[in-house]
Amino acid sequence: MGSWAESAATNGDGGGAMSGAGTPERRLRRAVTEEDKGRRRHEIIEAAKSTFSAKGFHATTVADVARAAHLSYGSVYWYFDSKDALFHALMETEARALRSSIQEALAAPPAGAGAGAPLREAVQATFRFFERDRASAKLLFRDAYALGDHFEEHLFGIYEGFVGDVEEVVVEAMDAGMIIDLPPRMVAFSVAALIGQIAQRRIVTDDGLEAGVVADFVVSLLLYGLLPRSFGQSRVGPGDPGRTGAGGEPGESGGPLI
Amino acid sequence: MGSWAESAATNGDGGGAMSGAGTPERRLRRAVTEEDKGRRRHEIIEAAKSTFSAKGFHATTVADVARAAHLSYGSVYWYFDSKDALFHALMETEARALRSSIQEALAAPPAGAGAGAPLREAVQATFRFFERDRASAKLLFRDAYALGDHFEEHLFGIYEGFVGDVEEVVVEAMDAGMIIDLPPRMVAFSVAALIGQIAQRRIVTDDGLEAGVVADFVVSLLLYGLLPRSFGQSRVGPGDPGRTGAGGEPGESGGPLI
DNA sequence: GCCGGTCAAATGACCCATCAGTCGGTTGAC
DNA sequence: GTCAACCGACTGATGGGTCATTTGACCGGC
Repeated sequence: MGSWAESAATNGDGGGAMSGAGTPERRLRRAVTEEDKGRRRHEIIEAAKSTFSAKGFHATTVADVARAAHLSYGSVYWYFDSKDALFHALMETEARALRSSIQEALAAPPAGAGAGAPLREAVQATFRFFERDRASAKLLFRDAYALGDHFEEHLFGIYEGFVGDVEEVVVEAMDAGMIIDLPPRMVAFSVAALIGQIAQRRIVTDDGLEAGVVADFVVSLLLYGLLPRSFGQSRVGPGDPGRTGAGGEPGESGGPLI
Repeated sequence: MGSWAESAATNGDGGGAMSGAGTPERRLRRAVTEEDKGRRRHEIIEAAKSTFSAKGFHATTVADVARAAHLSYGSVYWYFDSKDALFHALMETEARALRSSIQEALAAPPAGAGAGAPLREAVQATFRFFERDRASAKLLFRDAYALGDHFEEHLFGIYEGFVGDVEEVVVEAMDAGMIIDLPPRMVAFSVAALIGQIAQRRIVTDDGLEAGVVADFVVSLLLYGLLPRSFGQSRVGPGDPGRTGAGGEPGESGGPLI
């Protein structure tokens, strides 16, 4: 999004750069400097993101991407060696964005205290990231698995990095005696799996719940488990302690909450 | 009738029916009865399962399937309207198999007692199902998402059914006061997500752990959570109570356990 | 300020491999 | 002899990747 404005500025023609899809587009200013080229590259990646997200990898043609980027077919190949290479670049970009989004959330002062506070922040950040751009999250963190060994490896690497980040937090918490002593990687993976799946789910079905509420639920489940607890252990988060994280839901009835 | 024997016999080459891929195959006996045709249909689905699993949906051609089924290209279209229809049939078959595999496990007398016993059985059955045929589980319960809206809907339906099954168990347990009172569908989905993701993970990376051990871990995590518990609550399963489910691992070190 | 030369960015018609699906022909079980 | 299972060559469409050509930003000389 931001890049459009940027390129529009560079483009020179003030104002009505936002034209309809089908209209013959004003030709973009030729990229000259390295900075220009980096920006153009980024524009193509953004175009790829929206078209791939909308139609899926296989159903999207390079021509589609070119059109969305307001470039000719051949120009895409000037910046990327192949359709695959373009997709790899897109994966890289998005993975970096997700990671930094989470780390940002972790760095910020946690709202609340206790074992769950940083975890809650990270979980919430993940949900937010996914819901900010549902289509591309879906494409990149789920569909990409099915695109063949090449992409699968890449995605697996990204996922491993994510699990590794979680593992660090887990080990720290274990050393501090804040959580039980279990194989950390297994714990980390389980945490990542749960978060990831729920984030995915929220992409597809609108549960109508705030990211924070769901984050509370997840953190509570992870920390306390499902067994009833007789000693009034308080739940995570600032909400009322006695009840679930599902924000004053009537409860009981088995309606689709997520 | 003994038509199995018949078809095997007509098939000719006694015993070594498992021939290499490329060898010119003896022509199959023509399917005549409805039963024959059902069997032939099933053969094609099996062939589809192995080829799709090996190469992925898009990379597999109908010719590949035909070859694997020892049929001609055109014959596949005698039994299925399109490549898509074939894949839908395959999904249907596998989903049914998974479901009945789990229900079978739930029906069997649980080994152990307590809240976790049936859950543990079901989890273990799921893991076993996935590891019995890794490639096709991967294809059908993960990759199929990326194949376009049509397949996604189908897969989503299957998944919903799965979650629904879990939900029944959850509601039952809640009513009995065995687990905490949370929105049941959310709980069910979380359980399904965790199980599903770990099963997926086990497809790709060999953790060297028994399905039972991992099932113990998952159930323990789901029931007790990660917080340390001061009152010697025993863990689920027959293993040693004090320590993790990871079967005598040296522990501590952050090595990849899963 | 103008001009023509240079070279890389940008273009899009074209090439060609791939495959889903068709159809007229063949065959074997009854 | 009949007819439906079976066959496989063919077709038409699609789309990734190439490349000869065009364009335009910049520069140095005047």
